[in-house]
Amino acid sequence: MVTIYDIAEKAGVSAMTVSRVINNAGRISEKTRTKVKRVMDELGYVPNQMARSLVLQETRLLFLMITDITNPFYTTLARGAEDAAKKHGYRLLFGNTDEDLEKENDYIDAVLKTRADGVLLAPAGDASLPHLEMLRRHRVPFVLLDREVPGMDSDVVLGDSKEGARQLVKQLVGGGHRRIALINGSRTISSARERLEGYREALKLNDLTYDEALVLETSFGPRSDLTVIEAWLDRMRPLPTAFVAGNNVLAVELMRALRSRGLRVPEDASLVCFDELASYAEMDPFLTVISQQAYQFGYLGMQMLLDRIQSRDEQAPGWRKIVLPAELIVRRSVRQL
Amino acid sequence: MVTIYDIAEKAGVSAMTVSRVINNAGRISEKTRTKVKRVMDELGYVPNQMARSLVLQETRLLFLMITDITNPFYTTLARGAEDAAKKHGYRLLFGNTDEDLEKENDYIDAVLKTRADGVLLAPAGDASLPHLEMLRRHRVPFVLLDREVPGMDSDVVLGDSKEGARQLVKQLVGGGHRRIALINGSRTISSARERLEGYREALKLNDLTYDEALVLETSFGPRSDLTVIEAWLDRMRPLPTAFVAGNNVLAVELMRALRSRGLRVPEDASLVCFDELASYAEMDPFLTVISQQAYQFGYLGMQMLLDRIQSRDEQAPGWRKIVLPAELIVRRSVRQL
DNA sequence: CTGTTAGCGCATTCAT
DNA sequence: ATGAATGCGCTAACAG
Repeated sequence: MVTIYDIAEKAGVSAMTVSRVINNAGRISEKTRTKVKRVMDELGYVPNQMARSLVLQETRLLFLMITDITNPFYTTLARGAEDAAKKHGYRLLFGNTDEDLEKENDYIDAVLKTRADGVLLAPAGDASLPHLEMLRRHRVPFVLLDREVPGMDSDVVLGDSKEGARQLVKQLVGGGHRRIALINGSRTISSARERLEGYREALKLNDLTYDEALVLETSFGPRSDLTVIEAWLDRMRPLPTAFVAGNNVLAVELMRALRSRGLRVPEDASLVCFDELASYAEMDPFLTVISQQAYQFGYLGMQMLLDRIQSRDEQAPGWRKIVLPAELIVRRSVRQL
Repeated sequence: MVTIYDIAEKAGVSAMTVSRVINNAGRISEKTRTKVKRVMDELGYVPNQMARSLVLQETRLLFLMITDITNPFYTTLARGAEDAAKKHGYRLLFGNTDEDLEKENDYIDAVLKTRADGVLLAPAGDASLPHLEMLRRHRVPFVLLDREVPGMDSDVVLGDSKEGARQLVKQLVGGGHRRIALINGSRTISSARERLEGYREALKLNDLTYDEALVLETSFGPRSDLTVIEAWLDRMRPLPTAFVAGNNVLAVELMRALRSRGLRVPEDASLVCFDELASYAEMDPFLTVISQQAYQFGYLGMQMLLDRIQSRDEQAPGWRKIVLPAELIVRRSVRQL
């Protein structure tokens, strides 16, 4: 491996001079600078980031943990985060937790060992608290995305889940629907709770009674069991005329289940949900959705994180909470009754 | 920051003993071992990976570069790679190049600086050659995925693109189609070339003449311009009865363009393509496709890479080339004429 | 079974 | 404008 000492020797200077050339630090004569640079090219020198990090006590490495790499909401978010990181000269390490606390734990461990400068994460759920405490304890700045964790104050970027749920229900009610079901993620996840809350509020606001039988709590992730949804459908008599899905994955799963029962959307049942589907499904977009600004989640979250990193030693400003507005996009998946 | 010296002092042993406990190396009395471990817990010690890597000359960090993070083919591939890496105790850094040589170059740079132990990459194109030479020069083992690069021998995992294209054309011909168009990625990408080749061969085999006007060369990426496709459609008179798309993104773009012209699939035009669409589009899968084993691309590629890393100093075995078979899945997007 | 010495590659003092 | 000494946190090699 080529080191600054190799360069130094061949260029007839000291290692320190080489280091200065690399970092554009201190005053160096133009002559030696060009000479050193030429030797670096000749030898194909690449600075050793580890050695550098070891002495500088910073890695310029950030970590992004998402809960489902196949969900376009999160990949779009990842793009935003990456763009913002790159703009500031940081690199980004991705991790996919699948909403699995053990996997999340592994990644937290990796973060600490790697001495990443900061972490951006969508926590698996409320039970992620010890992981966050771990980060806090080791003074690793982090920003939460999409989900809060009770008991832990921090910077966070959220969507307006409650308002989104209200709007979805309102849209359905506007279409004449009065029997409206909800399929949702686990209540151990703040966004799922908020969505349930918004759903209930909107029902009340429209003089509709909340019926537990019309609510299914399952998983936001791609592993949710189709038979569970089918059984739920079969339990409800009569079938609701409309459904709210807590996210895009659940919307798709529900459509599959409906199809397996010979039911079409929107002819036999109306459906609205949170988040856009994959762009590939958008050849002919027909689901009415609350569209969240996925890219902004990542971009703004990353900016907050970088702010936090750069002011690490200064007195910390208060925790910031960004709530991105919910935008309703009306398409064709709601039938007018 | 807590170091092994802090542990050592508090536990009344030497730093070396602490190191041994951490790595389960050498013989240590059970008494000191438990004592050291307790102190480590108390102080919340986490090993410094950088210091470790610096002396061990290995990072146990691998890098995966893909060309489109929003393409489910690549995210599925990424899952496979991640699973295989994790199984062997390696961590994986993702990079998204968008088929952009500059971005690819930045990532190559990052790989070298970080001293990643190895790289798995879908190259942006033939022009990625200098990047690969860079890796080779610095003895960073790498495995190519999905695409070869002329002039560079290496391990590689490919799909059988030529055979896939043949099968798609054959399927169309079997449906009575004789005027078959191809929309494809850039010819600077090996898989695009292979697909074009297979398309031409299949035409010849069926006594159909190759017509340049029926072939559009654009980009596999998400940035391809819709107007280019629309112009192409408008140029072709009469319109082909069937289309082959070089990948899933192009299939979607083409469908959009067809729709903008009031044309439906398969009623007005048949369409087949490489790669499945996003799972979310698969609620009602209707495209006839060559389904590639995306997960296997990543998993097998990673295994080859790890093999290569582990035998780095031994005499290198010859380069290995895995060609994954093309599987035709017939659905409803081809109309029988 | 445990400790000492040395060095991984680099940048921050302080000299000159 | 440049160089020498020192240490970041850790482990390999050797000594005991």
